[in-house]
Amino acid sequence: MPELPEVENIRLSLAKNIIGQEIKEFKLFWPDVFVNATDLDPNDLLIGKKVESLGRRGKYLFIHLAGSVTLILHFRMTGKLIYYQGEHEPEKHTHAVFYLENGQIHHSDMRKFGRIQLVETALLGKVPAIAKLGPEPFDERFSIEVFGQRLSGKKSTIKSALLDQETVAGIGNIYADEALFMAGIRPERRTASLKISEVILLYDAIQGALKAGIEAGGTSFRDYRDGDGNKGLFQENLYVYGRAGQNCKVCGSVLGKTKTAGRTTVFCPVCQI
DNA sequence: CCATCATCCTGCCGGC
DNA sequence: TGCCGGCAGGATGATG
Repeated sequence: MPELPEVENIRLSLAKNIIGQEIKEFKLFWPDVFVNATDLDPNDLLIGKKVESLGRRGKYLFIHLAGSVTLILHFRMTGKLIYYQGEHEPEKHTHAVFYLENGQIHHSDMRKFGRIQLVETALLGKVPAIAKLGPEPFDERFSIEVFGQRLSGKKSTIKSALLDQETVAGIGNIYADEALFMAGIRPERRTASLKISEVILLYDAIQGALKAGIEAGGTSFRDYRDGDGNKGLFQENLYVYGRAGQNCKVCGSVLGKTKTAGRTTVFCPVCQI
């Protein structure tokens, strides 16, 4: 499921192929995927527009078009956005295709949870889901102090706090479990119970896990592909996610599994306190 | 404020 | 072999 590292890899892999190209045609195969806030025909706003740049905020991908219009994409679980040089036939779960000068961008999503939205670029920050997002994990303004401040007063479990996009943007179930393992903290711990030393460990673990994920090309546990259709490699480096019942890579203990914050959660009963 | 649950959706897997 | 129930989960909104 695309979390920050995966969306960042989609952004980077697409950018090198589509920036500067003009949208010639747009086809929608499953209309529900498109959330049109303006009530205008997407075609009127997309055709003839050039791709200017690609951005990202948390797990949201932005495709900025000339003419001050931006496409917002969220991939949820199984969403994909792949660029094909030249022609490419739509596949079973292809919901939208952007036809460019030299190729096509195919949006597909087996589970149909992902959405595409079109907004005026100037209003991007006003979109509720975007406006609510917490700081970017690698923004210099996201300091250890800021992190501690955002955690303070929370009565939820620390896993729930990490999954909450208002705490920090971009963490999902995979990187939440990985960061908590790296920090040696049990997912079901109450946020308020964390010592300052643990908050610092967790801060470093969040950045460490996300950075490692980005550099490995993301986690292709099952469905994830980047904008070139390639898999990532981080699934080979996971400490806990998807490894319940297997041995901890650090201490050899059998990894435990719980349901925390409504999500499957894997942890090491020895390494995490 | 927080937790839990239903909703959306389809492929996969284990059990029988 | 084939059917079926359960599971996977990000964001949102309802409910307790």
